[in-house]
Amino acid sequence: MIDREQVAKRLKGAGYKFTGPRRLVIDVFFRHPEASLAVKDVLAEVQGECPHVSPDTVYRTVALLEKLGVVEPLDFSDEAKKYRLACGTEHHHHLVCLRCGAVMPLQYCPLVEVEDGVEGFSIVDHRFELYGYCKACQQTP
Amino acid sequence: MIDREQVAKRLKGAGYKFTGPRRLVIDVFFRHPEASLAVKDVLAEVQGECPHVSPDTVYRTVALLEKLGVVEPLDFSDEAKKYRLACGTEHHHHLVCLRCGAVMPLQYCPLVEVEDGVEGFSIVDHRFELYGYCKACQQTP
DNA sequence: GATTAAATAAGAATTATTCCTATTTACAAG
DNA sequence: CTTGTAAATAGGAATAATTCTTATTTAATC
Repeated sequence: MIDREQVAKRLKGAGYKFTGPRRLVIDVFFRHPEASLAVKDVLAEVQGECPHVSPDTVYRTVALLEKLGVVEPLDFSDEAKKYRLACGTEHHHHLVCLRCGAVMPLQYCPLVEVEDGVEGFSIVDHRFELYGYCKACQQTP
Repeated sequence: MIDREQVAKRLKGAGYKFTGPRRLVIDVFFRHPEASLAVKDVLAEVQGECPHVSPDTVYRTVALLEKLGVVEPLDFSDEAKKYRLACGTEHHHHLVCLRCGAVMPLQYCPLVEVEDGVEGFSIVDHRFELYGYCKACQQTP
């Protein structure tokens, strides 16, 4: 798992400043390393500590962190886009717990199974996500 | 492919009225049988014919059609939820053309590949979508 | 044709996100 | 350390999609 020092380095390495508001946003993700967070949730938590941080700043910062690969987007069927700390650098997919919201990486990718089977269609991207209940949530009533 | 008569029957069969506004919404989907449409697009087209139809009605109608399985939701990474006419009754996934928006059914489902591999996690739902360029769009510059 | 519950129109309200502009700040160079 | 500079931010307004509220209308049934 990536740590906060690395995130600061990655920002600076790409020519971005390491500012106070950006640190606040990054801290929110580290405080919830398994959760999936909508930007508005991140905003609320940031403003809980620092009420004068503007929405615009938080939205731009999350977009920047996504571009840098620090957080990754998760797509739920009936909700807004959510993010979590990036799991790692290799290609992977996710298991999402419908009860507690925990997100776990899944190394398997089904792309190899279809690459040859979709005649005439050239694949450039794909999505694969599994939803269900994690071990802990299955055991607690 | 489902036809309009069947949709009317399915509505009535489930105890819903077949009203004018609902017919307008259904017609939009039949007019674009391969397209993926955001609700706001459906709204715009409906209001093009009948300006006094309220947004609320269109949103509720699309939600109803989804519940009845007449349309199915498609999830694009960075856009709002979109819908298209349901492809059929059997379980399937989709190929989505990033240029023209055409959506084609894909019969393969990767679920069998992972069912046994995710220890402790009980899967109840999943998503699999492929994005790329359809034959026609590859050939036209 | 009359009855009734369901559906709708109209427009306001809500909420997430983006835009605008003056001000502030991180960082680097002297 | 001080200063210069572009980048980043705050604050608040604007936008746009979606939902809510309530009085009115309508499809289906009797």
